[in-house]
Amino acid sequence: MAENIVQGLRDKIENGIVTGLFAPGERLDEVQLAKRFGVSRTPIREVLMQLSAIGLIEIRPRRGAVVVEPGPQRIYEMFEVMAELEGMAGALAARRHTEEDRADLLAAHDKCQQSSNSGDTDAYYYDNELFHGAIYLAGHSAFLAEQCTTLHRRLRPYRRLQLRVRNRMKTSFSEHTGIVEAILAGDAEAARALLRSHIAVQGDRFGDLVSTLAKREARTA
Amino acid sequence: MAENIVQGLRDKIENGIVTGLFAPGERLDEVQLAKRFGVSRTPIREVLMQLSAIGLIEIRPRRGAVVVEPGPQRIYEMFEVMAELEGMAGALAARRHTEEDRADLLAAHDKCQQSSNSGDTDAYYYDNELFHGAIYLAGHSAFLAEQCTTLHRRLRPYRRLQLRVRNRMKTSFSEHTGIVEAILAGDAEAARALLRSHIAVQGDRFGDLVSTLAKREARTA
DNA sequence: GTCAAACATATTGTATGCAAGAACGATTAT
DNA sequence: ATAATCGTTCTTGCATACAATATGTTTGAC
Repeated sequence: MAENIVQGLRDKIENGIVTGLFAPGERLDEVQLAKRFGVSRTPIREVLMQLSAIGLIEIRPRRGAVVVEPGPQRIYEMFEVMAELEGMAGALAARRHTEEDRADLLAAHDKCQQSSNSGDTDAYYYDNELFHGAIYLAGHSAFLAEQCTTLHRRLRPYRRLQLRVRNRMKTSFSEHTGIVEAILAGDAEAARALLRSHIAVQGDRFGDLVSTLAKREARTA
Repeated sequence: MAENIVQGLRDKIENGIVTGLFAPGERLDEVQLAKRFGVSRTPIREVLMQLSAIGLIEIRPRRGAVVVEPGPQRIYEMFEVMAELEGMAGALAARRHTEEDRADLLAAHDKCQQSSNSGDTDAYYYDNELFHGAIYLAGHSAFLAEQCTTLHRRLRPYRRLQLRVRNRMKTSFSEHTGIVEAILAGDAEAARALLRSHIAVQGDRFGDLVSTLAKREARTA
């Protein structure tokens, strides 16, 4: 075999959960997954253990693994924490960014502008991830970057839904511009505040999120 | 068999790492651990996978698992993030605490006062954990509470070292008093700022931490 | 007719066995 | 004598087999 079956499986299953291939609430049968991926139950079990440790699935003793369905309350809380962490990354980036970081950040921002103009939400979603990644790097805190990336992954499906909301992509991009300015100007607190409100699910946006969730719920039911 | 060997093993090994029974850098041999705990390699492997997912150990393909040694840089970063999350919890607690939370927080604070006066750093460490736990609860964000608790656990050995520094326990307790006042007064930003500087490893304290780490390093070498 | 208990089946949890790769040592050649 | 290469051994990685429990169905009794 190659080298690390488990690593590959982990990414596949995790992506399957995050993209909705495995719906929330769905029971993950070990032998089914094993057959599906052409491996034995052992690596499957190890992957499930890892995902359980991250909190993506829940393993009830003797009763199997199910994809957790984070209710609106919990999703809101996750965005809340994410907003704070991103704000922190922005503040650090404003204080610590180097010339190289500056160039990378501007390049990522340019890419966002292009995909935003093209109207391709999927492309924008990808470039948006790169943009935020550039901010993490500019913050020069490897640990913070890891935490942010992990949370970003877990929130991926919901962030994707948000972009579909009317005009959200344009608004998002214009917010980016302010964030870049604050970071490059070295204004830590401005960068923090702007990133916080960029991420946070406030006011109307929470209603949008919940209703979109409800729709998706109805579709899978 | 009982019910969940893996859960028990996970706690034991995790605690072993956190308390230093398994030293950083040490190689964790599967068969040795299996013999030690009287089980087969399978549950041991699953535990190691979980710990690897949390980041407590590192599994290098075909080369076994080693306890990760987070360098001073990384430990500093972890405290930095922790400070921000705790600050956030404090701000939320200031805004959202109920009458019940108020009572719990004051009770936890009282216990800290007692153990602080007794001079027992271990007792204070425990009560301190309860105190911070009460703040998480008062913040009414289950997700944030989980994140904080996880980080708290990972930083446990270093926090313990800090308390041994001269007068740190008294200083810590007096800081608690200010935090409690800010939270109960509903002053979110004050609570945030106080908790941030309560946790953060700033100025002299970073030097203290590094030198204490170096000493421990020399002892295990 | 309905409810409860017992048995059967399916699925999880643990152990063991087999294969492949990495580390360490020995032997040989320069 | 030293270094390099080949081989052996130890350990990880995956698969399969066995044991234990939970769930569902069927049958019997009230």
